[in-house]
Amino acid sequence: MRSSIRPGYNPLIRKLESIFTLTDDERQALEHLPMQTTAIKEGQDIVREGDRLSRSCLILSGFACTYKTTAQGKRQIVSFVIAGDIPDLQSLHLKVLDNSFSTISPCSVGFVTHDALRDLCTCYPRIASAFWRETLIDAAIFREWVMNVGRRDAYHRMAHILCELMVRMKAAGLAEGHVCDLPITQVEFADALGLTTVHVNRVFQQLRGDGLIVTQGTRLTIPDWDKLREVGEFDPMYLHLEHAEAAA
Amino acid sequence: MRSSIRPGYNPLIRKLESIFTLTDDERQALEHLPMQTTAIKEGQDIVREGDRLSRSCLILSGFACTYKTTAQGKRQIVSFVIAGDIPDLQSLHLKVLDNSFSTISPCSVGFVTHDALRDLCTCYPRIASAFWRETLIDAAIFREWVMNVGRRDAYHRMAHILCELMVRMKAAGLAEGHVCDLPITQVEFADALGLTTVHVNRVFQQLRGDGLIVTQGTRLTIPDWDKLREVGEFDPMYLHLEHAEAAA
DNA sequence: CGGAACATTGAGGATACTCAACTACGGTGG
DNA sequence: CCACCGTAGTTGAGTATCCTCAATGTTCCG
Repeated sequence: MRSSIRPGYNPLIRKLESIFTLTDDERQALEHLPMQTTAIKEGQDIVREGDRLSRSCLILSGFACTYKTTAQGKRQIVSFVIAGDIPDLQSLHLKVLDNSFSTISPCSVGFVTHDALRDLCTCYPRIASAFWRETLIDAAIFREWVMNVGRRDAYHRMAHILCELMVRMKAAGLAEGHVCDLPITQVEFADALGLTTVHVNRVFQQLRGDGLIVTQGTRLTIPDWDKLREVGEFDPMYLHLEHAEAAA
Repeated sequence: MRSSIRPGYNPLIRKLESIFTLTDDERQALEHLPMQTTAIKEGQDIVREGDRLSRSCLILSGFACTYKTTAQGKRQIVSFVIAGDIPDLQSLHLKVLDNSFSTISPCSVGFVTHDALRDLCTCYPRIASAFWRETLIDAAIFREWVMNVGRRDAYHRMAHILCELMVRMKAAGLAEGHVCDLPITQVEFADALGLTTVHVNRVFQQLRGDGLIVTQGTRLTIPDWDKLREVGEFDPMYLHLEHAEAAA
């Protein structure tokens, strides 16, 4: 909802605080984490498959995605990335990136060197654990996506992903009630769900017709959360959120 | 190939040694890691979605898989698990399991308490990093599976997964040349690829007809590796193996 | 020898794709 | 200010991949 960032506001700190209470030392360290902040416009690759990184990228605001490409040039989006996420945190331990990562909307991002992250991890074991945990949650989401793409038809698949996005947006403080601003095009949904744009369009119409979603531009409203959740067989457990504000 | 385990042989140590040279201390610690070893017959659940674990499970020998189930009871296998893998290592940082995990063939497994693992991680940071790294590689494999299921048709999808299995088996020392023993039924391939058994069967026949694979019982032979790799668009990069014995 | 699990086959059908056109909308430049 | 362009969304007709159902063959094991 808020498109401007309060100076000093850091969605990473917000996220970690939802997991455990930071000590003053830990908060200080996070607030003073050396970070090169940059604005990036939409549709820009930030890193590409095969890159070797010496820094990771924290999303401060905006919407992004990680994706892979088949030899035939088909794109598969493997995750949507929102404020507070560090989509290439893995590069701290894996030498070469196995996926690309680009913005969907204009983004504000902060680059943190691996050295700085490693220092943080050695000095503050709880933060190291939290980072590890974050990458484990990413993995849990990938697992869920495998199931979503492998075992649900287009209609249920779309319902599921919309539920996931709403819950994650809510957890990030980017949704009120069951309304949020989702700058994701039908092309991108298609690439995330393993469908064609044409089919995504038809599924959207069906969901709208069934009163499960309302769209006005990029604004998504879910009028009957329980019904959509049921259609999408959505159980937020796999997101491993501490506070079950999720299920709301 | 070897179905019996040398006393003291530990596939986890083997795996870690492929990443970096263990110090004597580290090897000692790993060899004396308290572990409850058990034999489990095929088709047994070891842990289930929703479980809260206080120990993790190291596969010493045999074949297993992790899977999830839709509300309608459809199963999606999200990964195949072989010797040296710790499929529920995530439970060290995530309270509740979001997937089940069962054997495919008879397995020998070792249960290690989270306390023991945590001790190991605090005393030996390089082992902690290696564990983190392992979970990151799992995540990379999930990403690849999302793409495989989302953006490749059944024929290429099957070729891809067979390549992945062969490379992983080889890295674990369980394949010679391009031959290995794969106790995976067509039902399980179907559940892993998001297909039906009937279709998997037809795809297998096509692959056999095209001379890409030869099967004799559970034994899989890949007569023309380069050709299968091309069909499956397989690039082992995402497996993040240290030694590119992979590409062979 | 009988049963169970796995593999195979055929016929018909549904979900999702391809191709191609057309509309709506926002931004840009003349 | 409007024409123009690019992107996103929508629609229709025909098609292909993959599914469902149901039966049959095969292998392994007690």
